Amino acid sequence: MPSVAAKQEESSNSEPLWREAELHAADAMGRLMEFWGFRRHMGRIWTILYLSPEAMTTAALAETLQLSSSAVSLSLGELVRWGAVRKTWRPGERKDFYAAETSVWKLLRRVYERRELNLIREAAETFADAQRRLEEARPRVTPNERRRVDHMRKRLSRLSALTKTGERLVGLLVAGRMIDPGALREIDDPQFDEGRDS
Amino acid sequence: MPSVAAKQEESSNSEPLWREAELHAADAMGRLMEFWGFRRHMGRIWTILYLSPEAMTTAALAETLQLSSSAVSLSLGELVRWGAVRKTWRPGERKDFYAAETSVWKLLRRVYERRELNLIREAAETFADAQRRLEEARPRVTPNERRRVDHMRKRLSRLSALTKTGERLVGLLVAGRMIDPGALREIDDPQFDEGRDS
DNA sequence: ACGTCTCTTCAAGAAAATTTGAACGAACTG
DNA sequence: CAGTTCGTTCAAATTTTCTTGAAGAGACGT
Repeated sequence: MPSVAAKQEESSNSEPLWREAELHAADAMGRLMEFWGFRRHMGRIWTILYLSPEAMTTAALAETLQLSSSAVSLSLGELVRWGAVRKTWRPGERKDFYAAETSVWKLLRRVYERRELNLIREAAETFADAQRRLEEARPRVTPNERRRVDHMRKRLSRLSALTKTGERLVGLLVAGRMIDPGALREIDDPQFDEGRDS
Repeated sequence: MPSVAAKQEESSNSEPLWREAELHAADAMGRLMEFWGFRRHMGRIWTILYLSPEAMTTAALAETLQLSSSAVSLSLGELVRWGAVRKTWRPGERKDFYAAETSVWKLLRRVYERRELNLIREAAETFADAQRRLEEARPRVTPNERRRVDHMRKRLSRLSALTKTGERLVGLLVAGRMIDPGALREIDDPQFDEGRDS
């Protein structure tokens, strides 16, 4: 990945002095975004736009980051869908111009709302569903296995409680309200303390 | 991925009734973990252990989840490194037995501490470094470009502030203290208020 | 000390994802 | 209404990641 490395070639040596700093910052955000489950180029492109005083064209972005126009189009499209970048236009110009949404908080919130919250919700539903299946199976099982099923029930209800609490906490985050992680800690293992071996 | 689907074959039809529920729950956790940047099997294996009343062998895990022993070994090793699973042994037996760490809060905390915190820290350092490079370049740039550099400086310092605040908030989370997301919101765009759409 | 049983490591193969160039289509210009 | 200029989409190609079977290392019992 010649992202930062390939900066002093191409268009002669007319690279501005600050380009290096810009690319380093973009790469840092790219790593962050990639880690967070987005395309790495989304972070890089957003950062270039965020640092730029004016909106930029796809061509300028492709040139700056040494990407193909299709790569730019793809990531840019996704950024627009997430509301992280906006299209704008200029009187004379035919090209599309893109500008970064500058409120990082707004972006964070949107992602937690649209993505993380759904994810947790789905997990919570699945756990609840597994609990239901277990209840249903319980009477049809040998007394010997009933012990086992009962253990699973307790554990599953713990997982349910955890995910539901997680859901609530992320909800609070999205709402910008205070979050108390203690709520999660309290669910943990108040009674069964079987694991004290090692 | 025949994870849940492939449950009623293999070892005759002796699958217990609750196996289905167990596998569903394991898959839910697998999705969560995969989304969170871990191997998907880590979540699945951990869940099987978490739901099990006794510690299990690698063979039992491989059988339950229909995985090769090497896949189990790999994910299990990583789970042990993260402290999510502990090895235990039994008097007569030669095999290793594995038991889940049951405190989810403890696990969450450890991951945020070891992984997310470092990630943010590195990003923060890179932003700070980019700022430094910019300061250094500033005097060597045409007055025309100085405007540009100054804009970048403002934006970069915003990114720095955001990551540093993020670092602080994650630190609070790890410490189990209250978190105020408002700290992030306040950094956003106090002056330029160009984006007040949705 | 040898053979056996386990777990781990490794390299080859498979699967999944990213990337790219080209084709398509829309929108403007002359 | 042609001729351009852009932007997007698509499928092939590449890279990366995951999976697996086999070989290797360690430990135990005889």
